Amino acid sequence: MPTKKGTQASGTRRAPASGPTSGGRAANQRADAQRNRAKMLAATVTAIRKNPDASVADIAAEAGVGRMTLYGHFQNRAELIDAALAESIERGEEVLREVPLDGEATEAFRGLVASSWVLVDQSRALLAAAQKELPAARIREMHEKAEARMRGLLLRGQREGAFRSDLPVTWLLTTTHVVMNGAAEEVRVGRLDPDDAPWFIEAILIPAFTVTGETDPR
Amino acid sequence: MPTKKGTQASGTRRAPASGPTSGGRAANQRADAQRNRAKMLAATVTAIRKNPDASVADIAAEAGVGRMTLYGHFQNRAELIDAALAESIERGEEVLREVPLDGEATEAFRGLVASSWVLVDQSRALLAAAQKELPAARIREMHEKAEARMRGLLLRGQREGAFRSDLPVTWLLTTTHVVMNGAAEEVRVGRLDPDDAPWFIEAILIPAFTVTGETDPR
DNA sequence: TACATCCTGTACACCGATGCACGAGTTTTG
DNA sequence: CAAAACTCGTGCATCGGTGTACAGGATGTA
Repeated sequence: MPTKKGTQASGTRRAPASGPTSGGRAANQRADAQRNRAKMLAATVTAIRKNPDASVADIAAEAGVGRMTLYGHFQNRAELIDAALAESIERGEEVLREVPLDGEATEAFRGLVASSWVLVDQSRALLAAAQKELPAARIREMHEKAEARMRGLLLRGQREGAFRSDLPVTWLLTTTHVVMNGAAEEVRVGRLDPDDAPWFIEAILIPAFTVTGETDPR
Repeated sequence: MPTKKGTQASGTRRAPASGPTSGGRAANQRADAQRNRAKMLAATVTAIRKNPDASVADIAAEAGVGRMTLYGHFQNRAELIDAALAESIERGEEVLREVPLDGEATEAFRGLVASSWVLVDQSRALLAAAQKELPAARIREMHEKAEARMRGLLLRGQREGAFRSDLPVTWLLTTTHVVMNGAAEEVRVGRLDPDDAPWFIEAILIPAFTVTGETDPR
């Protein structure tokens, strides 16, 4: 007769973080379990950074943990990605929350971009992976807050005349995104120094968003 | 006794387009075979546009052709992608070649971007697929001409004072790329009208590349 | 017409990734 | 200390994609 049976069976459903969003913390969770969970989340980011389509095995290895241990915390690959991205974004929010948004719009924008770019650089690979694993809605949901903040700032800038109004905010927003991502990519391939990146980004965006002459309305 | 044997075996190495770049045209190639080859190449583009990681079976289906027929023309998935991308780029070159590059740099840039953007929009999905299937060197090789053209124009613009010189050409170049790609993506998700795209792109790039005041040299 | 060329499907071997089952060991926690 | 919680590995079933083998039917070309 086996000493214990189904330990894993019941344990598998550990981390009953019901909705994948926030954790409902399993009342009794051992300390090292939490550590491991954190390790895996971190490993997910770094592993995917190295290899955009890393397998679950790769990630587990990166975390220095057995593959099955990982499955003890997350039911499937998708749930793992989801959790990793959620945590990554949450961590980003903590930073972004501190950025002062009042005062001169251009200046605030500069600050927000500087802070955002680092975060983008860190988790853009993960984001890409998530896009082919999670429903688009879920991803948008997670970015909601960050996106709203940027959009709000852009909008205010337009109203105050700091930013041009002949283009929709949407376009300013995606432009900001793509330029930051482009910089991240350039850093990755070694064509750009990470420290210079924020400056390069501003050097493009500020002039682009700040009208001087009239811009040929077709 | 089989009537014919190894028909395919010898036929498999058909399309001996030695170097995958240009075709050395197998002396005797039946007309419908060429048509089919073209169909498959076209199907590769459209299939991958729909689903970034379409299988060989998917592509064959899209081309209205048996999977094995496809393997009769291309040994690997990689070779298929390579051929499709090469053809796509070659077709693009034919267009780009016609764009006048002399005269006012800003104006030439405007024209080049307008022509390029359409091409980017058409084959960016394929490009993405190629990036995880082909060696990076091969891809750069294929883009060589197009990239050189754009870089040359940018450089001339800088020398003539039309474009700002406080940023490396490299950065201007990647900025151009990412903004075009961003526009393509926006079109894809329906947030941007394809006809407006070129204008939106210029609206960002021209002011960004054309210095008016001094740009705070750090 | 006659033959080389091409298309077709089916069937199969192979590979890598996912996820489950089991049966231990090992560490925390009370 | 002892039970509960957790880790770990091996093995296995499954699935989807790739590429090969074979064998006959269809079609273009000379």
